[in-house]
Amino acid sequence: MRQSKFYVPTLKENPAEAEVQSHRLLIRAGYIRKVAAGVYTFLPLGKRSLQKIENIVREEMNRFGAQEILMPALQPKELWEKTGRWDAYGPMMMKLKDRKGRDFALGPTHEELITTLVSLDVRSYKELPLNLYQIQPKFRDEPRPRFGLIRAREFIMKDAYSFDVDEDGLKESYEKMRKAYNNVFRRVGLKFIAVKAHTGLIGGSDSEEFMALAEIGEDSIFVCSNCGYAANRELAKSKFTYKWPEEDRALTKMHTPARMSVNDVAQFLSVPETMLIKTMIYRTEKGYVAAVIPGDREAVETKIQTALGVNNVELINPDDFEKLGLPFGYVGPVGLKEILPGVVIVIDERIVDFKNGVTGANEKDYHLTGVTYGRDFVADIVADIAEAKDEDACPNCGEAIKEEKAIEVGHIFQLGTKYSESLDACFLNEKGERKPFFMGCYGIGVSRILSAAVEQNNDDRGMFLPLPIAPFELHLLLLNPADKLLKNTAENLYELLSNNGFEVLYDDREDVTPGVKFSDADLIGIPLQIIVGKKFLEESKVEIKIRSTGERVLVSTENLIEYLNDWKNNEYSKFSAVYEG
RNA sequence: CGGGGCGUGGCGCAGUUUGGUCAGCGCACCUGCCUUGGGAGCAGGGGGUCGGAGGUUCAAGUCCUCUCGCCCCGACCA
Repeated sequence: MRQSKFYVPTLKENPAEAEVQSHRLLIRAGYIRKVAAGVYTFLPLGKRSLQKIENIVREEMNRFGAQEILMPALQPKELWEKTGRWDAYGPMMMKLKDRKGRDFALGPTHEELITTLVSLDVRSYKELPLNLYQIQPKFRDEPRPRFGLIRAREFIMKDAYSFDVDEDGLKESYEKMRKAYNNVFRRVGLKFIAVKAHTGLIGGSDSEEFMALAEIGEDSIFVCSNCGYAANRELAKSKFTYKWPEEDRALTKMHTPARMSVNDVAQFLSVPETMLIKTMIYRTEKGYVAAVIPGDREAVETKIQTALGVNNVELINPDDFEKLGLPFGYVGPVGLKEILPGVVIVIDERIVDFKNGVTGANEKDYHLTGVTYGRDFVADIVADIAEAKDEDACPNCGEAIKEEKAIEVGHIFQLGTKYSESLDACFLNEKGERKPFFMGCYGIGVSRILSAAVEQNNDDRGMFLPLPIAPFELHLLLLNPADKLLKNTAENLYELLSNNGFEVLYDDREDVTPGVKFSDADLIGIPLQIIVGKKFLEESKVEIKIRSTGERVLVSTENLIEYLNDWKNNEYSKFSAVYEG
């Protein structure tokens, strides 16, 4: 492709609207343009990268037996009402009406559609297992679109759905997708890690997320480098122990005026924060919950959801405290049920041995000391509800776990019969009995991969995508088109490289200085630059610059193709699949 | 949805506090000359009515009201 005719509007300055590197660079380098918050156009460079990512995804899905289809973005309300998700998804769905006033949504996901589809066409166990996927835009009216492509309201997603006769079949399908996903993320060149995950709105039992490591990641994951344990903060288990005073102390009410925070109380009473027990009050669809956790840790709402089997968990606000007759900042589990009848008390499993702790006294300006679990109060539920922290002990092997920030680029779920039952999607088994499909669903944020890759591969001059997803393989720079020899050389090289199967962007622009070409090239970040300029005149060799490392070598034109083939093979071998289909 | 910030040529910004030659700067763009290994130089030129609506005033980019959009921090997710 001749750059003089190629639409690559690069920007010299950072766009004011973009804060994170990947967002800035994708705009500056002419990969994307914003249309509205969380809505983007892909320019030729961006589209080419996207296409490469899609093809890798496609190849791996096909390799593991999935078949590509295409479903509409536009979906009628009725389907969503059957599963109850028209309301559950709520404002996250982009809703609209047709001219007759019929309600539609732009699909945020496709479980309803695919399940209905398959239930109509698949009648027998003989046709199972089946795995169907598509690559297509999804619409989610995110409360807060962010970071360009990373949290967009319209984005490209690969979603796959598997249908099996039973649990074992589902596990097998799931396992295949796990392999496919590992291949995909290796092949697109991301530094990633697979973690245990919370299922959220999609539902189902088991799920794993594929996380691209990045500072700006919105997720926290905990990873054990010793045994390989890895989990999202939303459900990461960890071991930690706090020391409690041995002797039996009496429950004592202490005057702690205007000391509401853990920190204040600990200082005031001259005890470590770990002696304090926090009580957080949440509202759920089944009533109030008091989460009793260590003073120096946060409660994790998704863990509370799991422990109680509820969907909504919301911290109550200070106004609510007053209405409920609770003293804000002084709530504790002892005697709580008398003030708030019906409250479910949940205690974190790692502190059930606590003795002589400090809690709120449920009275303004007072705390209790000497609080001992089992003696002074008992919880209704003992569960893992407190957050894990960096350097906690691994739940499996006991080594220290590390916290990492990451971007979720893929998520696989074992749904079971959640959707097939609510949509009455059944098949006949060998005995002629009607059975609901066992389903799995599997998502990849295709456009998000692009952002994540840029986030992992950039410097102060621009980005450098891994070869498998870079828009071109080579960037041929003709520095001085006015020089006949140089121009001829570059033109010939362009033809030679193209004829040898390389994807080349050829900067043949005549009205642009070398400095601009260098800057644009580094910004756009095509993996390898071939520079035809002064050095060629001096040494009769072209200069090759590896964008990511800045490394430069001189290669004669005769040896160029061989050199490039070696480089290319070597580069691709770094990003090869690990699982066979 | 709560908190904070911002909307002025294509992009990045100044001007708003203290209404009145304030519509300006840099980049980009167009023409010409010149230059060609790290976003060149000189000369000339085109382009905005200040997010939108309403109001106050002799006078509004500047003050008031409403409204729309965008970004950042928190609760949600590929």
